[in-house]
Amino acid sequence: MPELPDVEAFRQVLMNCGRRRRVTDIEVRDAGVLRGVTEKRLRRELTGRRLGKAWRHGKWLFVPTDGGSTLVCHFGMTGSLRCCRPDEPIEPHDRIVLTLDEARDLRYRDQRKLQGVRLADEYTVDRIVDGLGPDALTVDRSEFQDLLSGRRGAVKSALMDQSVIAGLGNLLCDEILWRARVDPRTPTRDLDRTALRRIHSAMGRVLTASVRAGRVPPRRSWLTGRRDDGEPSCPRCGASLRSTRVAGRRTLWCPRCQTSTTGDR
DNA sequence: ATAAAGTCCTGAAAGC
DNA sequence: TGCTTTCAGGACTTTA
Repeated sequence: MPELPDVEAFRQVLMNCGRRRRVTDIEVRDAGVLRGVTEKRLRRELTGRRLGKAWRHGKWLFVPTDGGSTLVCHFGMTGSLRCCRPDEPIEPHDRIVLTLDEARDLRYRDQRKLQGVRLADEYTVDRIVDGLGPDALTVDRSEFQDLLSGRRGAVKSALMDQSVIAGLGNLLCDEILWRARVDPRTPTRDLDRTALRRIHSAMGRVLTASVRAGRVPPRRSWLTGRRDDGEPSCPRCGASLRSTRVAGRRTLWCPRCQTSTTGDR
């Protein structure tokens, strides 16, 4: 689930639920989601602290505390952040529960434990962000062209690469390339400026609508809305969609309308 | 049993 | 040739 729009939604959860609230207790229900931090240290450094303004870069969520360390969350493929009343039953995949004052708790829920939670000082936060490209929401057209220039692999691989642009995942990339009418396997270097401009523009539109929805919306008028169909067809032209593997991921695209590498149409 | 919306590591290819 | 960058594939993990 978690790509940029989902993580942005989790940030809102935090702002509504955790902002300025004090952590009164921490329960680590499955230490398998702790990354580079022990349960003991997590408890020691967070208990009694207030949560500051959460911020996001790409798919990473950073929650500063007034104790100096920052709680850093990554949600892998199945993670989420929930704001619950304490009487709501704990679910099997609630891996960490932060009890807050004022009768709220914050639950890091994750089925597969592909990523997790860490505790970082300023230096470590910088190191994480330094490894990422600019956040996809902030990339303007000329920066976008610069970031992609000279890449030799498939355009989808470049868009998926977090060190190039941070925040785009498998669904967003398929959606963006479909909207831009570009075959995901196209070598990036074969795209002319107009095609790149179209991809950038599609990225902006897809991101804006997705952030508003809190996820990549599975609307029938979007490619994403067809992913789970047995015989998916293109919402735009009706042709059968193709499903192959690009950059190691399932990739859905329309062989009829995703054909342009240049600025035609 | 296969595959899933993510990332890290490895070894290899491509580029200068 | 040699060094660096870029790329593809597998591992990690759990469940439908």
